[in-house]
Amino acid sequence: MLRILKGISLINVNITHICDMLASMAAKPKSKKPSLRRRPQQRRAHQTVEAVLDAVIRLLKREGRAAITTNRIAEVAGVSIGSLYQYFPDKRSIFIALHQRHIEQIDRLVETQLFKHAASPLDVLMRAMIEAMVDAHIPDPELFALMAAEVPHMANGSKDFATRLHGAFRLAIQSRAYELKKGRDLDKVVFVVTNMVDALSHGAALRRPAGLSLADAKAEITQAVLAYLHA
Amino acid sequence: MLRILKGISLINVNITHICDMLASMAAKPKSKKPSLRRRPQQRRAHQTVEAVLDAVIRLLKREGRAAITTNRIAEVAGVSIGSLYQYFPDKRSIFIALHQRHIEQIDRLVETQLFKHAASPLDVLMRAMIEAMVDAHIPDPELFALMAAEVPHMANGSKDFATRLHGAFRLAIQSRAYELKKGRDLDKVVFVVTNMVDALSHGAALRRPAGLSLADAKAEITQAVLAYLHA
DNA sequence: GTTCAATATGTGCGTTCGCTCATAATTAAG
DNA sequence: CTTAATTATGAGCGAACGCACATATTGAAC
Repeated sequence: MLRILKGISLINVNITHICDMLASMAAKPKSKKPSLRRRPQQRRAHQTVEAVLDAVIRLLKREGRAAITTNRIAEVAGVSIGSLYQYFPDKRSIFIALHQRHIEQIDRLVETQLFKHAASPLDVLMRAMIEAMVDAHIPDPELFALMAAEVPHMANGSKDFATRLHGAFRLAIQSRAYELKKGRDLDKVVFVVTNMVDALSHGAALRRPAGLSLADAKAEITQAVLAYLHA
Repeated sequence: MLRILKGISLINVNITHICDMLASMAAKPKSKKPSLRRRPQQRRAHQTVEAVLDAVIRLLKREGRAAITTNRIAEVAGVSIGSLYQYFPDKRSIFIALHQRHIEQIDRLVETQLFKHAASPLDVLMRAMIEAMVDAHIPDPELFALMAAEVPHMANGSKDFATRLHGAFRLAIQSRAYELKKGRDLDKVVFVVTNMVDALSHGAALRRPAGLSLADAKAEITQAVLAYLHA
C-alpha cells in the first residue's frame, strides 16, 4: 500500500526539495505520483497518516465537502498542518491515498469471494459478490462521491477502479459461460452486470427507501442480476 | 462587448422563476435588504444567463473541475464578472441553475414518453424510456458528476431529482402491474428499475466499452430491465 | 430628441486556503 | 550518556478566488 520514494538513500538532503523538483521538472513524462512524501518509519508516523485519512472521512460526514481544507483536516486529525505535509505532498494526494485504501478494500473483498466460491455455480457466486459489495458501501456511502469528484479520472498510480471491478466480474462470468445461453455477447453481459452491481450497491447504501431492509435490497438486487444472466 | 453565444438551449427554462427562487432562498433570515439580484427582462439579459451556464459546461469539458472559477466562467462566457453577478447571487447558485436545467430536461423527456406510450404495454414503454434516458446523457456525460458534487444534498428549491425519477417509474410500472407476476413488491421493483436505468444510462454514455455500439448498449439495458420485470 | 430603468464593465478588496520553513521535540542507535 | 535521524509544530506567506461597487453603456418609452 505504501508507495516508496525510491532512490533516496542519499544522506540527508532535504527530501522536500527533491520531490518538488521532480514534480515540477518531470511533471509531463513522469506520471508516477507517490501519494506519500516522507515514508513513515516509526509507529507514531503511521498513526499520523491514518489519523489524517480518518479525519477526512469524519469531516466529510460531519461538516460536508466544503469544510475539507488542509488546515481543518490537520485540526480534526489532531496533528499540526506541518505534520500533515510531512507525508502528503499536496492536498490531492490525500484523496488519492484515501481512494487507494478504498479500492484495495473492495478488491480484497471481491477476490475473497472469487476464491471462496471458486467451485460454486454462477448464482451462488453472484449472490455472494453482491452481498459483499453492498456491505462494503454501508459504512461510508458518501465517500464514493467525494473521491469520484476529487480524484479526477482516476489519475492516480493505481489502475482504474472500474476497470478492475470489470475484470473481476469478467473472470467470474467467463469461467461459467457454459451456464449462460449460447450466443450471448460476453462484453455486453459483463458491462451490464458490472454497472448493475456497482450502481445498485451504492443505491442500496445511499438511497434505499425507508421501508426496504438491507437484506431485502440485497435479495432484490441478486434477483435482478440473475434474471438478466439467465434471460 | 456583448457576444451572443449561439448554444441551442435544450430546453426552454424559465429563467425568471429560477431567479425568483434564488432570490427568495438567499433571504433565509428575513433579509432587510431587497434582493440585489436582477431579474432578466430583456433579451440580452437572457442571453447573458444562458452564456454563463453554457460556459460552465464548456469549461468543465475543456479544462476540468479545477478551472471552474467565477472569473473564468465569465471570461469563457464572453461576459464580465460584474454581469455574471447581476444574475447569480453567488457561485453555488450557478450550479443550482444548471442542475435545474438538467432536471427539467430529463423530466420533460420522461413525461413525453409516459404520454406517448400511455396505451402501450410495459415492454414498449420501458424500451422507449431507456432509449430516451441514454440519449439524454450522451451530450454531456460528465455533467452529472459535477452537479452531484457541487449541489450538496439537492438543497435547491425543486424536488429531489432521484425522487422525481422514482415517481415517474413508479407511475409507469404501477399502472401496468397486471403484467407483472402476482406478489411482487412494487417498492422493491421500482427501486431496482430506477437505479438500473439511471446508472446504466450514465454507464452507457460514460463508460461504454469500445466495441459496444450505442444501439447495442440500449438494447442490452432494455433486455436486462425486462428480464428483471418478467422474472 | 429626453429620460430612466435595465444591463454591462472590470478594478480591486477582503478573505481563504494551500503550503513553506525555521525550529523544537522525540526516538533510535551507539 | 551523546548524536543523529525522524517526527512534530504553527505562524505566516503568496496566490487565488469570490464578489462588491462605482461607473459606463444600451434599450425602451415617450
